[in-house]
Amino acid sequence: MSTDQTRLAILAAAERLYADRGFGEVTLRDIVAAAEVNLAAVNYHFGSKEDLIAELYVSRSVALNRERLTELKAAEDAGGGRAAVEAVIAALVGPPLRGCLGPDRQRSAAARFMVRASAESVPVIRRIRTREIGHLRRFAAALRRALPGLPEADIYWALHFALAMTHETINGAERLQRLSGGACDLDDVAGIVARIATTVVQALAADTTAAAPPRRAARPRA
Amino acid sequence: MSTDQTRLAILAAAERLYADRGFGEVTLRDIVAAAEVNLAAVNYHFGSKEDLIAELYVSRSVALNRERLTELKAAEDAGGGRAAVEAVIAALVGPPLRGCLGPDRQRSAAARFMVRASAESVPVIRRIRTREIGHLRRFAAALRRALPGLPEADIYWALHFALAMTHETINGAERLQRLSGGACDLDDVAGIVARIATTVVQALAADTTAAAPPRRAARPRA
DNA sequence: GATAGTTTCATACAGTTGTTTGAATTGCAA
DNA sequence: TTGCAATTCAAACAACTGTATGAAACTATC
Repeated sequence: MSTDQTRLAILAAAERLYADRGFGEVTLRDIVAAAEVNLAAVNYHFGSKEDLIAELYVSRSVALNRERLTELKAAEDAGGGRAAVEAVIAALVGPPLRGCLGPDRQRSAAARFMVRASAESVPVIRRIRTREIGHLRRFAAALRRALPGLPEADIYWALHFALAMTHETINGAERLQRLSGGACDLDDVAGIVARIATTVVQALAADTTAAAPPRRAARPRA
Repeated sequence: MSTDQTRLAILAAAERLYADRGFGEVTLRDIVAAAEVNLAAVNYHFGSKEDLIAELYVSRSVALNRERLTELKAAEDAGGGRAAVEAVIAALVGPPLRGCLGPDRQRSAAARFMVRASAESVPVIRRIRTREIGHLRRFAAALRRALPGLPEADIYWALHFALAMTHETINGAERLQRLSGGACDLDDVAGIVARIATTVVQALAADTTAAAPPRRAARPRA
């Protein structure tokens, strides 16, 4: 078996297991069993368990950020360099939501892995996670262009809340479904993205109503 | 040392350590060291590590829910049996936020423990957590009274988002502070509660006004 | 102050964890 | 083929995990 095959098999198995069970409930032996490779392969190819997690997180983080920025760029280009607030938020929350939810159950392990990494406290990941800040500043700038004059704090609260709703929706999807007795449709991903975007827009609009009248956006519903 | 003293010392130490480091990074030996009791005391008094966590979670969960319901009841009584949406949300998110944030750094370990328990995937807690649903139904009913005619799904999405913003604000307080360069004041707890409540209210308001003109909001696509 | 019932303690236990080792196997260039 | 490096493998390693044991220390009752 070629080197890359083993490496990729380990990465894929680790990603899936961590996404499914969480970091605390997965051992190296679980991973190598799922990847069908020898136990020593992990240390041979990655050095240590921590290094494996780090490489996994970095690579998936890069991919997610690229996806988000591509969508943001498209929205800005379509709007002549300035994207609407809804579009900025949708670019931020769309990729993870589409990757984790949806009816076709083709839910990507990568997206679920990233959300787990956001929620659980793993020292290695916590150490790396600082980079995310730089990435979010790009979205802060987009919001600043969309709503000139908005206080800086409101911009960051908006991004923060958007991510909050996204993560909790993914992690707590089952609870929400049970709580609502099925009234909340977790398969309508586009609707969820729109709902989160609208919520953020409304909050920001309410903030600026000090001078201007509130603008109301319709929310698409099934 | 009396029995209760040892029990309470263990519970307090476990709560603080789990709140500080997360469930995956704390061993029984860490706990008994912090509590200054013998290793065997945990199994003697609680039966097992799982039982300790379960008892800890249940007791703190009961206390948190009581605090929330007291606040909700007070708001309903003040409003003649019907509380405003802001008050309902404030009763839901106020207790954990006040317990976890604030300038006096008198942040309670109990509140942080509960938020950790919400975020991380611990089998024991996951098993118990079903009760929370019954508790949330009480708040759903309060929202229903506050906004008659609101679709059921919207009620549950509102509660879900309120909890989402609360948890992420507590868990990601440090990141938000760094991201915003200090622009977001994490010490102004009352302001945060109000911000979350306002966000939910605005989102719900947008929903009812949009009921008349059913148009689709623009969804950004590449 | 002897007795019986709790509670503490040092210690050991069996199982699991991540990691290492050195020999076997493979892949590939000369 | 031969030779050599890269990779795989079974096995063992030390460290750590939660748990159990039995003797010691304590507490309260008679």
